[in-house]
Amino acid sequence: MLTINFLREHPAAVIERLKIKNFDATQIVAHVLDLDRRRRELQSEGDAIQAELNNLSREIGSMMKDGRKEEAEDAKKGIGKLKERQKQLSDAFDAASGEMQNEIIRLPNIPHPRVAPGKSAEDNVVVRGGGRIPELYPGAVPHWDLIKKYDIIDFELGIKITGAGFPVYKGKGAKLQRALINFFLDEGEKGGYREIEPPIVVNEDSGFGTGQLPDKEGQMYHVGIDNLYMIPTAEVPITNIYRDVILEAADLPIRNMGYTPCFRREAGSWGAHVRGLNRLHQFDKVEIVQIAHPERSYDSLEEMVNHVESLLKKLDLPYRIVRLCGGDMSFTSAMTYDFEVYSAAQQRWLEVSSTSNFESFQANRLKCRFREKGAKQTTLCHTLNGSALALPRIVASLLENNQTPEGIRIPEALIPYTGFELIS
RNA sequence: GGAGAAAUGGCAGAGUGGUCGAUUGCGGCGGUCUUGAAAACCGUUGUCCGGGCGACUGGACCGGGGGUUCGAAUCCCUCUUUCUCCGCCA
Repeated sequence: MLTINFLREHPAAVIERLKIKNFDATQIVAHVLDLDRRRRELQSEGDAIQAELNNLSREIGSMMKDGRKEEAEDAKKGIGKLKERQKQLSDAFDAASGEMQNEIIRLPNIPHPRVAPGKSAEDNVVVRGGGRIPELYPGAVPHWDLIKKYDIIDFELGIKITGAGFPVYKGKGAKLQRALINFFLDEGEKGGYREIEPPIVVNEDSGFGTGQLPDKEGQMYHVGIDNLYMIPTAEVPITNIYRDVILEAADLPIRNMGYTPCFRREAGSWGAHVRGLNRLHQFDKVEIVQIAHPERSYDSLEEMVNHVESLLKKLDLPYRIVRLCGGDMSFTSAMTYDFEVYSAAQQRWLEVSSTSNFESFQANRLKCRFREKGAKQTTLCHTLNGSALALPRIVASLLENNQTPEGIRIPEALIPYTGFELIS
């Protein structure tokens, strides 16, 4: 959520820069500024009346104390009218601020100046890449065949127990999950991240804080009886640790990470593209989150990008890093890098991480602020997060790229975690 | 799940209808003293929204929401959370 102060001070710039996201903000901004003006007028008038009422009450108080009963009764006479007017004003104020809030919430985050314009993924900028795309042997097959062949992931069983998109990992398949999770967490710890094990259902306030609510409730599983949401990513609970918190500048940046299962309804997105592990309702992910000083948040972003890249290097996967263009970026992001690994049998790039700087967009919803040492006023923090990493597509590409006639080779770095070198 | 008690500033903890944004202690910050530090003493110390170039100034906030009243931290309703006891239990 953009701050009203920023909108008030730079309306033209907001409109201009949101064009990069293909968003025409002209009407909303005009409407917001209008409501803001109205809201302030109403508040001034309402405050004046409240001040008058407060004074009257105080006077009546001292009259009663002195036993001047009649005088007090006299003073009460004008109050009804004032209160009536006050009620009108406060209703109008509530309406104006509520509407203003609803309008502001519709504005996406402003992209960083370095974000390229563009309509879709085609316009994303490949920043760099690494690894080697393997030559597969003639009998090579996609991962959905491999998992059956070696009986390591079972979709049918998942359908029986739960439904489509809830795979059951078995034997070495299950152990591979655990190995990857531990590997990612250990690497994160080396990178300075504190491990968090958060709840995997959250309340409405948390959903609002990170921007899932009110817009994207269709994406989340909702536990109706308790009004809780199953998290689509650990970003939600881990970032919400800092909701309504005022930090010291010296504490920044704060680095946290957590492994959680993630739940996504993915309504209406099933089809040929999303076969096998490419898209699931439940999957495992290690997420890294930073709370940063606004002047240094892009250093944090770079640090996070380098961290994610190091994971892909260690897993020996062919990857590329793309900076998303305006049209492909999420509503809440100011700058996003996607990481893709090449899945050799499917012959496509699969997104395995999205690492973003949200600047103050989430922090404003969260009311996550910091104070410079000795300063009186608070400033919004910047929040960032990134997958490090999401498992299913890593597994898909790992299985496909490393298949041999003898079985699937486990990357060197992972062997200490799996305890086996080959899935056969 | 049942019964009872409670929720106040960073923390502890007063305050049961009238000048209370709130006594006090601790902590924090600044100062005096000291070569320096500690102790002692003095001062200061919340968040948010308005108005003003500014000095400054109006308003809101005592778990959330609603109500009674000229006036609510204080009374009433409701929700949430915590604690104690009972029940159940990884």
